Amino acid sequence: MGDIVPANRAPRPGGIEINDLFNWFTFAERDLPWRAGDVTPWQIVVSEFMLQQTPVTRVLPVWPEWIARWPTPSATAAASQADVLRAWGKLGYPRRAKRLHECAAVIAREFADTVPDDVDTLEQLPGIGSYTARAVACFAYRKPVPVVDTNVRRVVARAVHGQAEPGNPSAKRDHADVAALLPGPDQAARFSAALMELGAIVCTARAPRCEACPLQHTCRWRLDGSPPSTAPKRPTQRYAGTDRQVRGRLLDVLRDNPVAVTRADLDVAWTVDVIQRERALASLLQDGLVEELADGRYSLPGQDRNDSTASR
DNA sequence: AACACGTGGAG
DNA sequence: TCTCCAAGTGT
Repeated sequence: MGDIVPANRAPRPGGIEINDLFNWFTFAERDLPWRAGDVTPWQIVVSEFMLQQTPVTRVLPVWPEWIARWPTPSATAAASQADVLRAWGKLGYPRRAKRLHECAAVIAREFADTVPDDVDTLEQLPGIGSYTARAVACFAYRKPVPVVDTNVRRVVARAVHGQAEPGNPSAKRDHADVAALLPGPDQAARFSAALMELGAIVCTARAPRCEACPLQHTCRWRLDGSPPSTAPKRPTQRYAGTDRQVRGRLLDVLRDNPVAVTRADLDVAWTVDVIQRERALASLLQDGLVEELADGRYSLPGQDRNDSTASR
């Protein structure tokens, strides 16, 4: 309810005033579909998979269609890998789609189609790591656990520690940092959602909008004059020409073709470096994202095979 | 611990 | 154009 902090008390540097944060969140919160009241824990799991390393704007059009098509773990598990990979589309990191599919199968088979609610069990599931396990426990089941993603790490680094950027991820330290800030159990989920939201739309990595920040009067970094990062910037690897790009091109061909394709069809997708193309294809086969048929053609795993042979 | 793993929008 | 980076996970 009311602010219990005396009005004449000076703001405490390095603190996060929960009233300031909540007041801001009340009007600033984005109306994201996976935050609606009738969204199930599984559907929240799907959103978390899609949001791993992927901007909200790219997930926005995909999630609703996915949920409408496969609303439960068992429905998802019943789909073919090919259908799942196609529905994933260009979200990136297709291994996530495969793991989501596997995760659905485990939950359907071993957990009676019900998403587990505790962090330790969640972390054992395919594709669910430290962040996603806590996000699901918190946002789907309202468990008061620290939820630490890149946004939270950045907000804490600045507001609490006065650092422009978070240091290297350390699960132990990161969780302790946030656990120390967590309000009572009934407010923990809202607190984490607000902290993530703040990092996503105000306390951004590139150009933070400190004038619009509800924490500007207590943010230690801001109070210290927003000192630049002292961390040495490691050389960034270019994407163009990497195996990742080649894998993406090969998968593009397979996604776009409703029937299995020939080796020649794949070969034209990347001609600049044959060795690299071979390596990329081998890794896709290894990852189970591509399947080689008995006749030497290739397709997404589990794809319907009665195609070109039937037309002969 | 460091690195691989997609994609595309923003500045 | 080119760099940065977006709700991480697995090895």
